[in-house]
Amino acid sequence: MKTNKKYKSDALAALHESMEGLHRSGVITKKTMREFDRSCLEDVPDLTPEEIKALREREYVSQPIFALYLNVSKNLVSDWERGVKKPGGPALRLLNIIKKQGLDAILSG
Amino acid sequence: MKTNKKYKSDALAALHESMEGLHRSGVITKKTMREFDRSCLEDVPDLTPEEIKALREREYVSQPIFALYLNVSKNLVSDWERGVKKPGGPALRLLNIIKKQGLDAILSG
DNA sequence: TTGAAATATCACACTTTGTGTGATATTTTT
DNA sequence: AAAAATATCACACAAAGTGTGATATTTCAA
Repeated sequence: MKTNKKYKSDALAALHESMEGLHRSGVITKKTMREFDRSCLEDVPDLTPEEIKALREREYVSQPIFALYLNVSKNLVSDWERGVKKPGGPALRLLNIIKKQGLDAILSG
Repeated sequence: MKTNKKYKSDALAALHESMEGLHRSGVITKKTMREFDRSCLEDVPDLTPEEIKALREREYVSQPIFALYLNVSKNLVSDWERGVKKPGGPALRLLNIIKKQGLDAILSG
């Protein structure tokens, strides 16, 4: 099913919103809220150069356009795909968002 | 209305998907696709230290948790909010996604 | 109210991501 | 065949981002 594919993340997003509501209503403590987030957000998996290139091609965009989405220079995308440089913290998070939710998740203009 | 608030970005996302479909069917050229993306993605607005802090507090999370979402160190978030350092390309993109779509847009575990 | 735990501010040395320019090669379009 | 878009490659450089560790402040539970 198509809906099942995104079920897990949708459920988590809904849960997080519920937690916020509970916290604002004073039903749960900040600490509980914190620990909930921590358990949800842990690891941001690394991506190999090949995976990055495959990800970009899956979305049918060129390196310059991919760079535009990520707000980095086009040369950096090239470097990632050839293994010359590795995406840092925020870039890795973006790439994983794209991997799981698609490029459209970034379309917010 | 609640739906109107997100209308613009939702419409863009839907449009982008349609464009992809049209391109795969050979109806439109790659060039048209490229120019479409370029026009959608242009500027990623800067955020002042105050805006970053306000954004984080709007989402009811601490600096360490916010850092977890962005996949950066907690000290860096502190530096951003005090104006000691400024978020770079990918981090800025993430912050703007959070600003427009909320922290949940990043929840993908 | 006392004390522990979570947060936030600050310093500092260090790494390397990310930028910018410019050149060349390859591919894609017209 | 020419033109335009892409992709690979080489540098020098700025500054983003890391990690440790210390201190102050706030928050919360006992």
